[in-house]
Amino acid sequence: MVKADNDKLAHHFFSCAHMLFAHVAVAVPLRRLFDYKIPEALESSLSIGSRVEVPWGRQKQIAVVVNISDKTEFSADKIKPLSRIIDHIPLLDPAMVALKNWVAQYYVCPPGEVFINLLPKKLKTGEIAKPEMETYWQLGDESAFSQISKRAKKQLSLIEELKQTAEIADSRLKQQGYAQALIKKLSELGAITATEKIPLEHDVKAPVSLAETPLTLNDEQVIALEQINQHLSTFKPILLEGVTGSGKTEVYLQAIEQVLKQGKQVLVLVPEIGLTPQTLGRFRNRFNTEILTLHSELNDTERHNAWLKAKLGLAQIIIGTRSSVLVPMPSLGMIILDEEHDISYKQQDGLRYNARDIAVKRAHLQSIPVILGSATPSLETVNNANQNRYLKLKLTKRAQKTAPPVPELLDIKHQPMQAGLAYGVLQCIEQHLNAGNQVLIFLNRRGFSPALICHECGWVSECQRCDNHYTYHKSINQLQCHHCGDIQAVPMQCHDCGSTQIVDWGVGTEQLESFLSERFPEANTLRIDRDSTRRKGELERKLEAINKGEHQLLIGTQMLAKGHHFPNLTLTVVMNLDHALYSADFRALERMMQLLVQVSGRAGRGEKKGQVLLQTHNPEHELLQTIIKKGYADVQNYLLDERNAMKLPPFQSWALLRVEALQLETVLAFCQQTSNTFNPYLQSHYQKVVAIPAMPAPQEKRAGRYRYLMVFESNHRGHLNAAMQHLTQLLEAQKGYSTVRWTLDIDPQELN
DNA sequence: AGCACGCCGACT
DNA sequence: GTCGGCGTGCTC
Repeated sequence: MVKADNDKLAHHFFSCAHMLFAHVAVAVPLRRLFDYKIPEALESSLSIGSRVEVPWGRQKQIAVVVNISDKTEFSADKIKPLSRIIDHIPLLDPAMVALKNWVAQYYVCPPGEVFINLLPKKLKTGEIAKPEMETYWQLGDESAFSQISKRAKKQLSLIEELKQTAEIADSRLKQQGYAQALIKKLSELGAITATEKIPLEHDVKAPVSLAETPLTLNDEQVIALEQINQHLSTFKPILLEGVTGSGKTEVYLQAIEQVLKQGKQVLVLVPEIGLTPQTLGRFRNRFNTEILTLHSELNDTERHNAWLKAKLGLAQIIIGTRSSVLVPMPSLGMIILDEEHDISYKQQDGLRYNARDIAVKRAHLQSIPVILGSATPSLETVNNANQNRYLKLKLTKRAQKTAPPVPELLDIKHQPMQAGLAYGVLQCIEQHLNAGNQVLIFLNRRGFSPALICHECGWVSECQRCDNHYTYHKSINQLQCHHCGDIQAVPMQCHDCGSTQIVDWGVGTEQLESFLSERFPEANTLRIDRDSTRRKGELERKLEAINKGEHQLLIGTQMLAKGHHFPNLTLTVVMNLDHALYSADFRALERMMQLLVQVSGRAGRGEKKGQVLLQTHNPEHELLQTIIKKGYADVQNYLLDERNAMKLPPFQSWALLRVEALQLETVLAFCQQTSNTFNPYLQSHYQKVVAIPAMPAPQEKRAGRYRYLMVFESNHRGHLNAAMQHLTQLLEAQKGYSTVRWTLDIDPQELN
């Protein structure tokens, strides 16, 4: 007993005068760092933020050094020396290490998840941190030119070209039709010589120059830009609330110009769908600078190169989606996050981070401004602005002369309906089409019909793994479960009574398309949803076809709501608005209102006046009345009051524990045991944190697994975080539940 | 996450 | 007898 105590004492705080330890993050799902001895010979060449290779059991792992100290709490006889240093120049600068540490802490996730798994694949596997080089050819020795035959026209023309432009990339020469053999020949003669360089479009050291004259700003834009310019070297989150067409992008561009003039970099974050060629074009047309894009369509090599160029400061502007918020940039001067309310900023699997919140933290750590732009800001951000944590700047004037249309509520109670559309709506569609305009119809249900039902007994075809209706897809003549993707043949007979009278129930986009193309054959109806627009680049092609006027009638899910500009569109119809009014998700109303504002912005952006029709059974609903009579600002206040009264986010912080297993009993037992041990702990340590009893997920059974939710809420972020740190420790130690999967979601966006 | 160890059922 | 199923434990 005495010996054990002595051992414990000796090991607990092991420290040695000339011994340094690296505290590293390893790509394993363990919520802690691992300590390694730094061999004395490597001490001087190891820095925080570098990758190292470490022994790991009987194998090796790539790790990132998060900290270096002369202390370790691990027992001296078990500690191993690290094998080798991979980066002699740190991969992550101190600001990035600090940010990633914060992310791991805030989201209560394993450090390896943030420090290793969020790196581009090639860096994860230990590849050297150097972007791909490209061969550039220059003129070589003049004396060699005479050796080129006068008849070798191709060779001579290459030499001529090089005399004009000094150097040309190897790939470009090949594009211009110069053969590999020809280049090799000239190189062997010494007439041309090669250098290896990182390919860049622009000279990154050159002072900023504009490729076009900035637009003239209106008075609101001038005020906004002045305000932004006043906060160029301090931490200041700025909410730029601008209606569609009010010129947010121009404000961004002129703010960016100021930052670039200081010799700093700018990070622009856009929603998943927002990185269109048009958006990119506005940036490229404005600045003669290196602009990098980072998005999901890049392959491993492209992402590796882009990440490293950003890290090396070889691009002044980085435009990217969610994951770009954790890309290192050595001289970051401003972050712009466009469409800040967009839910695609929240990662919905794995590490469930919110890029908007990380962006604000990053700006804080680096003392730079962050601009959150939106026509329909999230209630979280509006609340922050109301509390004066964020500076609010408003753009209310549209560049266009035409005012945005006021949505009209169309009461469909007792109305005759065809394919989910009221008679009056069909008439209206006809008028707009006859006038030569485009019409857009929103329906958030893909497939032909949401269910097949037995006309005799009411039996509905349900997915066994999800307890959910199959959606009928007529085009492929199959049933598909929209929760697990399972596909089934269409039943010939009712499962229960044997009747052959199986009919479809409800309307999906596919059915709507089939109905409308029959009803309006001239309109060349186009459907845009996940089924019709699967392949990459297909959405862009379709959007182009729409603007070329190839289609007059458009049917779309949410996919079509965002940021697209259709000058000829004059009528927008929203079909099943009522779903949001009865949704179990408290954010459904906020999202629907944001959709309505965006949709209204869609119609009539050209010269023509627009019209927006909302089909509803509840035209008297207070919120619907508010949005049409007063606008989004009043809706914000209405919703904020409601959230405050009901103690919901943003007035309470939430953490959501999702628990799932193949057996319902296992899930229930796990939740029960968690409450039994954790709730008393909350009682004694964190009374400000409230545990809501476990509840089944809205989709209780999904893909064969039973799912339960446990919500923890608090008006004190710090306490909630500390409690969740404890909860994960407790869950990791909870024995006997190897079949249970659990995930912790901080600030959940969806309760499912 | 991997990987090894270990303890039970059906096979050449 | 042993091949292999996956439950459990461990990684500085």
